[in-house]
Amino acid sequence: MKTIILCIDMDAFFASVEQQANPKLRGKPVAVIGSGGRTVVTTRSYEARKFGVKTGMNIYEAKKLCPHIIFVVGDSEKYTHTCRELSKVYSRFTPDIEVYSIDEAFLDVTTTHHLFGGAEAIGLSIKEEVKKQFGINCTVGIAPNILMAKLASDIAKPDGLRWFKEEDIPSVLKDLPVKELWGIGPSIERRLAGLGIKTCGELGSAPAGLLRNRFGIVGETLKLMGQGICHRPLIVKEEDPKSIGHSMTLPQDISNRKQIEAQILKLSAMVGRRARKYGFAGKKVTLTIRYPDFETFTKQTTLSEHTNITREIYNCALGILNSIRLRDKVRLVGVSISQLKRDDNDQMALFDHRAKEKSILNAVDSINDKHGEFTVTWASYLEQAKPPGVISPAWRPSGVRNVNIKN
DNA sequence: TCTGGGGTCCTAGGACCC
DNA sequence: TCTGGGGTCCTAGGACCC
Repeated sequence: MKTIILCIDMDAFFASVEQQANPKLRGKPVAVIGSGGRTVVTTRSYEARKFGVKTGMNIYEAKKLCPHIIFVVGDSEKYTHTCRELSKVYSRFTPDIEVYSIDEAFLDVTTTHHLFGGAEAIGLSIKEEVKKQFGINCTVGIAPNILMAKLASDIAKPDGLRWFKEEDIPSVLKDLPVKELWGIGPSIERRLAGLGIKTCGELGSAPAGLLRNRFGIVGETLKLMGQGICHRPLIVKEEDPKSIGHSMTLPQDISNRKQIEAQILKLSAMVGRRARKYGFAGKKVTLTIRYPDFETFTKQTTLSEHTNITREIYNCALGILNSIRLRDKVRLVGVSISQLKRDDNDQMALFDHRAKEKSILNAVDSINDKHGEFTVTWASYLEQAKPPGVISPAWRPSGVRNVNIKN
């Protein structure tokens, strides 16, 4: 049986949801941003794209390109809710669904498409239902594998549907720039160009030995990608995470040690809380520091035991901070845990509220011991510990990758 | 007025062991 | 007097994605 994969990709998802929720935004250039001062454009409406506004731009750049742009601070609740509802629509057509990100899903309809009049009919039904139920457009790509389904939806955007059948693929790829493929970014594009390879067609017919030589094991995958071949299966069941972390760009660059430590405590509390909530504990703690010039470094320490206790994460991260000499002010601080283990029996998951208070108190205690009176203000600082103001499209609607703690 | 935050995977190089 | 060699594990950084 020939595999048939659908890639369903929302068009300008966050911006579309906002335009739907607020009619005054419809037909206007809208950019969804985070709540902090140093935020960037997360998603922009198609009206804003016409002006060259791009994801990742800071608000001043965006404003310069499009003076009448409307900035909307993102609301993760809205998007995760819509995402969950979208999954319900998909599940009418197949049980084999990979929710790849908050605005994108893969559906394997190999064994079910005949029940609905074919894959294209499913795609059209989904588009119609999404429009009817949520008022937003999506694009559907259909192909024999995920790589090509994704490409089909990229090419058909916005509000499109495109089906690449097996026999169409060589002509689709022949003159397509390699960077259009999912997985080929600027660096690989540059290195391929150095070999005289610019199109997928050239990549697919490049000597295997050459690619293996330059890219190692990845070289073989690259060649297959150039031919439109992809063996990655759908990940239907959510897999356990490999790491849990938070980071934050500070409102201003700081050099004050106590302020840096306060940030580390706040982030440790958020990480510990999310780990406890979903029943994970980590053995490795990583501290990330970014300087104003954007140089970023990470340093990690392995603990003797797994933990999800705020105080232990904090102490470990602090130990790392104390082992380095900061050469400049600090722009961003990040804390994450990895080498995770399931911790299903962790009672703290059941008593998260108490555990949170306890761990915060413990952490505050340890700070108190160390630094004395300043810490009184830190407690209130922690009270407001909340998810970062920026909405990440990589969030998932449920499970540990839903960073929206209230859910 | 500069440049977010959540992840995963791969690799180079050093430590260590036999 | 002249630097074995293979394996594994760990760390830090980079590439890529949404």
